Amino acid sequence: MSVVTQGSVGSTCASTGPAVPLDRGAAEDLADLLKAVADPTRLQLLALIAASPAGESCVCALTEPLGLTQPTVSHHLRILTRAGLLSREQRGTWAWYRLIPKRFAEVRAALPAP
Amino acid sequence: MSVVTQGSVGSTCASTGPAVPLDRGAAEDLADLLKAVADPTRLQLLALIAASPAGESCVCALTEPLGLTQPTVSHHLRILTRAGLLSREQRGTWAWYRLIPKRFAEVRAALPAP
DNA sequence: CACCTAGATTGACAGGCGTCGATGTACGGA
DNA sequence: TCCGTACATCGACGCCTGTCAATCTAGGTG
Repeated sequence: MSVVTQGSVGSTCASTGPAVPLDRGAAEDLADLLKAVADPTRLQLLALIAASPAGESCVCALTEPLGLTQPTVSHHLRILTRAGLLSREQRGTWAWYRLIPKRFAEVRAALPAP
Repeated sequence: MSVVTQGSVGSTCASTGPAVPLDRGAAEDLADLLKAVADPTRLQLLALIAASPAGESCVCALTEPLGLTQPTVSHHLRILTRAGLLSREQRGTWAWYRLIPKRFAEVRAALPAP
């Protein structure tokens, strides 16, 4: 833990030292969450679902507006669901997705706020 | 443009239609901004700078705590600066970086908020 | 039962991105 | 003026990811 490799030069620009306020694990977790949102297609998907009449949408309503194939849309929905941003409910043949507002609040809260 | 391949089944799950509330261009711009933050190393960099005594930090204070080479840190700082999240001021030999709070507020405001 | 449809899964491919070593540039001190 | 240092840039390599075509699974309907 002890860091001796600092030298003894007086003009080392007076830094803070190697205390990292955000450890690697937490940074990676937060980055994974942000990565889920940091994609144009997924942002459009979220906007589409959020703008749906009952706040929910099935996959068949999402493929056509984005001009993407169904597997691609399914792939993005899985990523968003895995990130805890979407909930999935199978109702009959269709799968209905809706946003999880609490999770988005977490994202906003996790960003650096000086 | 005319889509005939829909069949005439009455139970098409009653979708919203192809009106995309977030157009591709805006989605890509927002995604680029979020991508800049969606990286563990850059999150740690932001945390380090935010936690610095005067709210600013030079590069030499950032390479060692993260265990990365100087070119890599410089690369990440350039991405964050290009995204408008960091400001750069050359003071003598050293370059000082600091957060731009307004930009982070923009990020928070751009996220889906149901 | 057989068939159709909604959606998930798989495999493959191209492009983007994080990281490093090597080199370039500019500022300050002897 | 020459040298050392702080930082940026370049080129290369490996991994991750967005996309598609093809296939699989399961629920509804005749």
